[in-house]
Amino acid sequence: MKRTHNCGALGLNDIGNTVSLSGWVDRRRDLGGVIFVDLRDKHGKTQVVFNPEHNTKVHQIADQLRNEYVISIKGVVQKRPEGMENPKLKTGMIDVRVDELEILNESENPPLAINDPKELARENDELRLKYRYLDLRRPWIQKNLFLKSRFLKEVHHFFNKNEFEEIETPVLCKSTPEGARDYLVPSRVHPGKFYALPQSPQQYKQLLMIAGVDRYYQIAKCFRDEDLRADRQPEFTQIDVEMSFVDQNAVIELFDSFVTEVIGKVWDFEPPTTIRRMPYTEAMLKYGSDKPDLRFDLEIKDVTELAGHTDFGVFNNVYKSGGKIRGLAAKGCVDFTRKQIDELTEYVGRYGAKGLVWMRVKEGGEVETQVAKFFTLEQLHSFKEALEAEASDMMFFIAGPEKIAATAMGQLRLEIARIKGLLDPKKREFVWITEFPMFEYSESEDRYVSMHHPFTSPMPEHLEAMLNGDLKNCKAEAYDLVLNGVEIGGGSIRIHKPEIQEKVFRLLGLTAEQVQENFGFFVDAFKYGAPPHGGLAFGLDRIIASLEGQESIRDFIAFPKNTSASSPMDHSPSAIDISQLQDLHISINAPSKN
RNA sequence: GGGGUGGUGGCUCAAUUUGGUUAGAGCACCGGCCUGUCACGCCGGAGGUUGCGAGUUCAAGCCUCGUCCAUCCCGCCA
Repeated sequence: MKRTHNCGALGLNDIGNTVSLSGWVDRRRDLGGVIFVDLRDKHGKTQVVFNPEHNTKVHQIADQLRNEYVISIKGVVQKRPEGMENPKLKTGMIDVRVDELEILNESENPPLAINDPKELARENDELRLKYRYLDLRRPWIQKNLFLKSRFLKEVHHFFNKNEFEEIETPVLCKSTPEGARDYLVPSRVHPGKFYALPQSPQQYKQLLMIAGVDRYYQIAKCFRDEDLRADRQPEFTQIDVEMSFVDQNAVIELFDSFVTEVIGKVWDFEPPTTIRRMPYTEAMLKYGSDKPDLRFDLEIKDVTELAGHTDFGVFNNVYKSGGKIRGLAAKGCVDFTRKQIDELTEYVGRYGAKGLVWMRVKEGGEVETQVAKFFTLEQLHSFKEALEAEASDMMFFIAGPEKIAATAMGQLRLEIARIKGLLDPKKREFVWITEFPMFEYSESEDRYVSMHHPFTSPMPEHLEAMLNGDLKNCKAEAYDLVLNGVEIGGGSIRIHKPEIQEKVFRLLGLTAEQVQENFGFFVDAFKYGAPPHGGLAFGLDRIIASLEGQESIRDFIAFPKNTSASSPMDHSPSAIDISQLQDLHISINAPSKN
């Protein structure tokens, strides 16, 4: 029985036609006589009808049908009787009176309720991942995967149009010490040696620029062996891009048009033709984050000078030790209960804040706070002015080292927005964050490390200072694209002068020998005429999840791993045969469990 | 590595302030009835080592300790 239509296709125009459909039994409704079956495939559902008066034999076979049986039917499209239409179904004006039925395959009672009528029905993640092939039958999750497919088609179209070449880079690479932990692949041919899976194709794409490719892109799988989150998988996909003879402005402008032409098209909305840009310092000050959510205001203010010169010990101690005091006026939050404030205090504590100072702005404008005795009326009033707080607002303050004061306040800002329902899922606020610090100090390694990566170019105006060893204030020509508080992409202009690259390695504490050993081929390549170049990479899964208003990227990946980087379905990773290990010259020295 | 939450029939959950008969419900499943339903309806049935292991107690799904797993977060993720 060859199918003539899919399960989402039939309508009033097909009435009277003989058709053949194939699909899964979504649900069977047996009324004793007539049996209705909702037949489901990728495209939708169609109701098919088995009437004993019309065809006794077929009706008897239909009696055996159960959820998730795979069947083919042949029958005649008929208009549903008056009042029996189902407006919830695209095909709800018609149904198919079945003349022939073939059961292609039976199904055991499925462990997941694939036909659960609740939108976005989901069991716990472990079960869903174990039976992922069933989970993926659900229309809502198929929608996610097909959306990604459609998006990628537009992505390819965009890069083709703009004269980019799609070039593959190796998955078996050289391990390098900078950055995330590598996934390693042992070499059979070279005992004791390992490949690394790429954290990104960074060095290869730069080498392609040196090779004269001019414009490169790739839908690239990347691997990082770090602890996972809802928005982090051990393997993930980047839209990886690199361009020659460009400056930062050229890259950003091209990807402004990428947002307009590709993202705006697939998601059917009109992004601004020019996406706003915000320096890193401003983002950290006003929003306490390098990926600010700009769907709402709640701007953070610096009150270090004001608060530092009060008699309040918490404030002036922080002030004396060089910390910062940041404040925020939570609009309309004057009625937060003590319990809510305690919860918020605990919440900011996760981000290192030692405490949370609050002040209520009452109806008449007077300020009410538990710590009133430490301040003069004038000081309380000036806090109100500084935060632009009005009656019915709650003022919050966090004091501490700059990074903690900023990020804890940034998180508080987000949490208040969640409580007040300010995170409009329909809004899409893009922003480029620019002028990132070139270096940041790593406590664990007791040295400066690259904030982006070691190939990032300093801003031209900071080059001189950097060469003189001023790492703290050196800014990089790096940029991140942020959407609704999610970093969806990032990149930089790269260093193309070998002597500057050498110097950066040196500033990062790498010796000439270490550079030679780890990056020798890369550094060498720059000696033979490297063009100025730069690029960026988008996190494919994050873009889509974010545009769909989801925080977890798992529902956008066909076969994701769980939080311990394993797959309940195929049980990877798994132990392997001893002979395989012997081939690889590896012996296991694992800590014993249980 | 650390913290929060959770683990009870196939699934989603409940189990009385503070431990007390035979651990319940909905969905799914099986049987019966039902000829226009669409989350069909009605009647009946089966299905449980309450993650695992100790402990406290006359008595533990509930309290304590340990452990495993899941999930969210911090660290980490150039």
